[in-house]
Amino acid sequence: MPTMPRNRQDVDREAKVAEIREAAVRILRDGGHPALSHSAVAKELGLARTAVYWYFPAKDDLFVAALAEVYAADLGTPPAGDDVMARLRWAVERLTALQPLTHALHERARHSEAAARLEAALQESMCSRLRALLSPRVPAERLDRVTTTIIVFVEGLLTQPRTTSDRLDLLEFLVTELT
Amino acid sequence: MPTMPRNRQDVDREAKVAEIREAAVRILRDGGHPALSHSAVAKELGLARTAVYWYFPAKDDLFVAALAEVYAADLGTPPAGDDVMARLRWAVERLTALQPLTHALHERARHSEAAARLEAALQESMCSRLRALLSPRVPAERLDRVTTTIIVFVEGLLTQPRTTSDRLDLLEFLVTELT
DNA sequence: ACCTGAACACCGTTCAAGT
DNA sequence: ACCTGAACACCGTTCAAGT
Repeated sequence: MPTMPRNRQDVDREAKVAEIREAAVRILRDGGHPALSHSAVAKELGLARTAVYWYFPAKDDLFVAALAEVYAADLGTPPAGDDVMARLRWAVERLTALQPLTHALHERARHSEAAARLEAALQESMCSRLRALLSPRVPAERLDRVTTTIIVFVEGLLTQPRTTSDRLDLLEFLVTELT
Repeated sequence: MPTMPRNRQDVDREAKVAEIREAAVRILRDGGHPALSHSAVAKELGLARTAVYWYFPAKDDLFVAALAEVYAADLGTPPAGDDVMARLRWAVERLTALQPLTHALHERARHSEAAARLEAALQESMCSRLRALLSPRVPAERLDRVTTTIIVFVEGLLTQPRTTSDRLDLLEFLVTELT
């Protein structure tokens, strides 16, 4: 959770950071990781190319901050209910749209600590949600492995050039086999 | 299969192409996709930065040609025998080492026809090999889905930051469940 | 503390000019 | 046909200088 701003200066800075982050989000949603640059953000905000470095000292910082926003917006509120397949369908659909960005995150995680942290957080969040959903349906001693297997499978599904219905068929097959 | 060179000129050109490709392979193995550039190759061969464009008119062409070589060398000759888990272990091990490159290929496949073709060829080759290996062990009406499920799962395994033994445990669990 | 503009060493690509 | 060198519009990053 973010620390409370102590004074007016912190408020101003937070506002500026947010403004830059939102611009980065727009660029990222539009043109993906290759389109994101300090220059592109600066252009959107009418700043000098190098001004953005004051708030985000490296491209990875910009990227991770923007992508965290995107994840929160697109994956933050899953639909209600405890229908496992419905929830998985929702997740696969959302993650498919975000796949190039998640892909870029994984690539950057090899070089950037911040990227590695965001990737781990996403992973952890998806795992714990799915585990909660599966726990009434899967015996306790199998729960961890079944959960991980499905998550890994979904990860694999996303990297593949398949139609959505193809993806969902395969996913249903796997879930049926495991539960 | 490559067409026969018709004359001395074609032979010379093929030799030069091969020389450039091998330099690209070295650079790729060493520093991955980010390190590969026409400039880097030219430097290795003592050419002008732009000379390489005569043979490989875009970075994607250079990348795909080099990566195809890498795949052929590293995945071309699987170990003999029909032990499914042994073969899967071998494949996972090899693919893990190549994962950043395969990753970059997938990224480029969105923009480059050549990259998309190489990605599809790799996929097809892995699928057909695994299907052949599984066919004596899996009923015919399940063979396609089981094969695809395992391939997709392996794909997912590779994108994850896991230890090799962790990967193999999960893979063994899945294979046992499905066969 | 925040922002600018110049600078550095790259990148991918194009092109006119040479042999 | 093959290669060079100049050029273009970028990139990420650093830094001295201003307010």
